[in-house]
Formats: sequence, C-alpha cells, structure tokens
Amino acid sequence: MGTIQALRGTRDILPEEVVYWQKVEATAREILGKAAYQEIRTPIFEETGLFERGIGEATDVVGKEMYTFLDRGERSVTLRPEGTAGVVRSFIENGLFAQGGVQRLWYTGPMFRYERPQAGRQRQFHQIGVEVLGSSDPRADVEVIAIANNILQSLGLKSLRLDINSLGNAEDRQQYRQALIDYLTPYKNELDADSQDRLTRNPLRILDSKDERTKEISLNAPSILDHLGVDSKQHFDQVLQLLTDLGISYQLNHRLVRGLDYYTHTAFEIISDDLGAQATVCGGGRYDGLVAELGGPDTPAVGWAIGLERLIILLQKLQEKPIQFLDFYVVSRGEKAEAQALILGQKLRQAGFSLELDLSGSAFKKQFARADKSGAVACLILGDEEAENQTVKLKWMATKEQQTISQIDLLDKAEQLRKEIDSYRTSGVTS
RNA sequence: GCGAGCGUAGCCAAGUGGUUAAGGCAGUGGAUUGUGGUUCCACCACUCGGGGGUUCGAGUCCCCUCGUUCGCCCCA
Repeated sequence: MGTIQALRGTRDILPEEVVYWQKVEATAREILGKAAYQEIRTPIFEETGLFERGIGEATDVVGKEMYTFLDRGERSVTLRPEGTAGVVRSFIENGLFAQGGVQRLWYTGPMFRYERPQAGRQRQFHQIGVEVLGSSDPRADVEVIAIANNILQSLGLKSLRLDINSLGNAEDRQQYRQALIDYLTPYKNELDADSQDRLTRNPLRILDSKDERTKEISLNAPSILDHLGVDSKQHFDQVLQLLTDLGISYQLNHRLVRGLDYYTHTAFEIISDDLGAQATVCGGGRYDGLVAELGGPDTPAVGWAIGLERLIILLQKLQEKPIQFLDFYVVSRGEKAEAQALILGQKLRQAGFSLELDLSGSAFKKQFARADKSGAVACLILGDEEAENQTVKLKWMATKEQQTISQIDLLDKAEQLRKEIDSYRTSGVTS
C-alpha cells in the first residue's frame, strides 16, 4: 500500500465507537467523583528509570515491552506502559504526601506496550485507573474493589468474576519464593521452557503457566496463603470479610500473580469469559513498597486499572448502543434562505437545541432523505417563500405534520418547543 | 519474540489458471417546477494489500513483505 496507515497495534476510534467511550468515561467520572477521588494527569512519557525501578527490571513489561528511545538530548525516555509509576512519581515530586491523610486519585489515558497485537491487546491502549495513597487499612483495598465493581455494573456488565489473592509482604514473599523453588526444582526438567527459565528469576509466575504438565506439577505446589505472616494473614482475612459484608462475591485464586513487581498483599483481577485469551478487564492490588522504592516517604497504597478497549468490546456485545438524539435537521434552499438558516441554527443552538444544518444545497427531496436518516425529531424548512416572510416551517418527522411560524416566534417559544420535542422522544416516536 | 489462518470497492462478499473481475448494502445522479423512510433507472474496482517469480496466460500457484485474526507469551 502506498498510502500511510495507522501503525501496527494502534487504531482509530471512529465516531460510531466514540459514543461508547464517552459513556464509559462519564460513568466512571461520576462514580469516582461521588467517592471523592480526584483526577490527576501525568505525562505520557517519563524517564525510563522510573519504570525500571517501579515496575521491576525482571518483569516482561520492562524487559521486552517498553517503547523506549533516546530523545534529542540523549535522555532515555519511555512511553508509559502503565499508569501507577507516573502517579507515584508525581505524588512524590509534588509533595502530595505533605497534605497528609489519604490521597484518592484517578487517571485515564493511553498506555504503550510493544507487544504482538491480538483481540483486546494493542500497542497503544487505554486505561482508567485509581490509586489510593496513604492507607494500609483493608477497607481501602475493599473500597477500591467496590468502586471498580460499581463502574462495571453501572455499565450493565454482568458475568464478571473477581479473582483475589494475597502476595503478603516482602518477607512473606521471599519465604514463599524459596519454598516454591524448593518444591519445583526436582521437577525442573518437566517444566515448560519458559517456566524453567523463570525458576530462579520469577518463580511465582510459574503458577499461572498454561502448559499442561506445568499446571499438573504446580497443582500440589505450596500455597502462598500458607506462608503469610500473622499481619498479612489478618489483613487478607479482613479484606475477604469486608467483601462478603458488602455482598461482593469473589473467588480465591492462590495462583493469581500479578506481573508487576510492586504488588504486595492483596492482588485481584476482574475477569470476563467473553474476551478470549485477554480476559482481564481490571487488574490491581496493593503496593505498599512502591512509594518508598521511588524515593518517597514510606506510604502504603492500593489501586487498579481497567482496560478500556476490553471494556468496550464487552459493552458492544451487549448491543446497548448509547443513542444520540438530534432535535432539528435544518433544510434550506436558495441563497437568502440558506443564510437565514445558518443564523437561525446558531440562535437555536444558543438556546440549547441540538441541530444539524444541511449544507448540500441539493433538492429538498434529497435533504429530507438525509433529515430522515439523521434521526432528528423535527425538520426546519427554509425556502424562498419563508426567507421572504421571515418564517420557517416546522415539520415533525414522526407525524409529518407541519406548520409555518415566524422565526421570532420559534425562538420565543423555546421552552414549549423543548417540551414538545421531549415528548416525541419519550414516546419513542422519532421517525 | 514463536505458531497457525486470512487479505477482492466505504462495508459484506462471489470467484480456486483462460475473453470486458458476480451480487448485496452504503453512496452519488435521475423518474418535470419545494417535502423523507417504498419503488424504478443509471453511475460507482484499467483491478484483486504491496513487491517479485512460475506460466502463452494469475485475483486464482510459489517466494518475500506489510497488515489483520486466533493462539503462545504477557497483561488492562
């Protein structure tokens, strides 16, 4: 192809699809606002070291999926592969911790990961996420999960599953890691290649391998839940109890291991069975060590991120397309009439109406056909006759009834018009 | 990074070595002068993602490349 096209793993979100995005954003915004979360916007690219330190050099995200390049000043720069590191950097850099108490933040925007595209997986994708900084209370873990739940449910998504696990604190994890290595080492040669590789580097990840034999072996592997210290155990028990109190059902999954190194204690995923291989819609957990790791004061934190593309795939499957109504479609013909139509349209918009102005100058017949397709409740018609008399014809598309009124009256009766239009809409009769 | 499938107009899609590349939807113009969702007519791919090769002849076979889909991997 000679023409330029969007890069691999990126795509355009066309108007037809954007209505879903707007619905998701509006819903999330409202729910987060009601829960006292504040939006934060951080740069799309950061110094590479932020992610290396924050996410962990041994992770795949950092090891092989980052969009990293040298800028003109020879700095190593990386397009953010996730949102948490940037938010935490900002939290530290701007001294948000100095405000004391708990900071509840949320963000949305594009993320970048150099991966092989697949259904529900792109190189540029979008997330909406929350971070609660400054509380180690199990209620924070649960609040965050409950909010994710609210958003998903408000959008009408059902049949989602919450998987949850605890990774304990750094000590628990270290101990468990050793126990796991001890258990797996005798089977080393039977493990799949990737898992053999991970045995020393990142043994926890072996637990969610999809290789059959590896699965069999890890079936009897020690569970992290048996290696939690007293405090970790208590924290997790409380989280589970509170979830139950809230009526949120969950599934314990001791193989759930999140891919980013910063997670501690609670780790969870909200999973859909309607997404194919990329089934996780929302993933998150607690990351008590990250703020300190990045040079800030020791600050416990929890958060999650929702994958917007995946969410929208699900939403589209529900076939509940948000409908956009139009109040008027403005049809005009003749130089004078066309000019008046433009002016009338402007005034009506200022009066709060939505409308589309036909610019084609083609035969009325054609313009009406377009009016019909536009889904407008009513048509405003301006021809030579109307232009001469400063009037306009108002035609209700559903009933085909039409009347002539002066342009001034039309604007004066804005309130009444609004009611009439709304009554057509609610009666479901548009055209 | 690995494996497999696919790639014909804006969209869906026939075609599987042989004259001018079906059809449908959408779109555009028209069926006399200012009125819609029906109908009717016309127009709408010098070309089959791109490049190379085999052949008298390729959308149809082969190679490369790009894209895409589904897995692996990874994760949202």
